[in-house]
Amino acid sequence: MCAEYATRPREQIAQILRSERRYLSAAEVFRALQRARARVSLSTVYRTLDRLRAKGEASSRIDEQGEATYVICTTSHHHHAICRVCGHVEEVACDPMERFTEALKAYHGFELDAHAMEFFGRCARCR
Amino acid sequence: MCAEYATRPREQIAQILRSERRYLSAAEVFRALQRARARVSLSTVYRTLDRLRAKGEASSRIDEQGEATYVICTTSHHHHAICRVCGHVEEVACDPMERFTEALKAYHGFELDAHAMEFFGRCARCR
DNA sequence: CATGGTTCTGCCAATGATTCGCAAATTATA
DNA sequence: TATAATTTGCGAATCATTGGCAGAACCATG
Ligand SMILES: [Zn+2]
Ligand SMILES: [Zn+2]
Ligand SMILES: [Zn+2]
Ligand SMILES: [Zn+2]
Repeated sequence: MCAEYATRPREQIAQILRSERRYLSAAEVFRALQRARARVSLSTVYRTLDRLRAKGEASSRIDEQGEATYVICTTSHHHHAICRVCGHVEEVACDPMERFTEALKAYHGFELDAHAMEFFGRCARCR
Repeated sequence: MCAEYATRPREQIAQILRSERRYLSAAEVFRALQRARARVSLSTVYRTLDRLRAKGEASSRIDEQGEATYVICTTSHHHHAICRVCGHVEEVACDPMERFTEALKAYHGFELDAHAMEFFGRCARCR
């Protein structure tokens, strides 16, 4: 039990996420699938996106309208810079965080075990 | 037109947010109101919380279950450290960000105009 | 390439937080 | 108190997301 099948729908969904390097909602992925003549149900899109996130292959965020959106990740621990113009997502390394860790412990008595960061602005192409 | 009324429900809602220094959902605020024998509808709770956020007096985040939660803010630009045990929220100043700003511009060509950060761990009392 | 057990998918109904519409209540002002 | 503007409460509507389940797809084995 607990095996893992490589199926057509999953490959088609991953394909779309890989080609678009920006946060996509389930509905957007679904529309892209239809445009590509791929017959995949919305349920499967939801399930597959969540599965990718659980496996750490995708990252998710809630957009301004409260919808869950997903983007493929490559490196392990990092953060995202999101272009306000084109939506392009850049993976950002996380070096200067030790400063925060120290400051939080020294000043607030707070012991850090995780953090989340998002950056917004304009990417190189959109400037 | 466009005046602003100080009403009982609004004061009661703000009261609850001020006393609990952690992220509360609309439903939690509503239950707290009932416990305090305050007769305020859930709709008003939703409207008031969103209004506080719009005025910058509260900050909101989506919790693990996808629900919107709110906490009162005092200082202007800052971030939140959230205790995993008691939910206590600590406001954290934002000094080391210039490093990220520089790195993003130099390395990724990305021009920053905003960022969001969240820290998780255990507060001083819960350690 | 047939079989059989497991895993996935599609369909469609249910869920549940949030929003909307509107009449009645509240607030501010005079 | 009278008046106009704003807010509230209620219930219905919205809409992304989840759940249940029967059938299809997958894959190892003989
Ligand atoms: Zn861009
Ligand atoms: Zn980091
Ligand atoms: Zn704590
Ligand atoms: Zn900051």
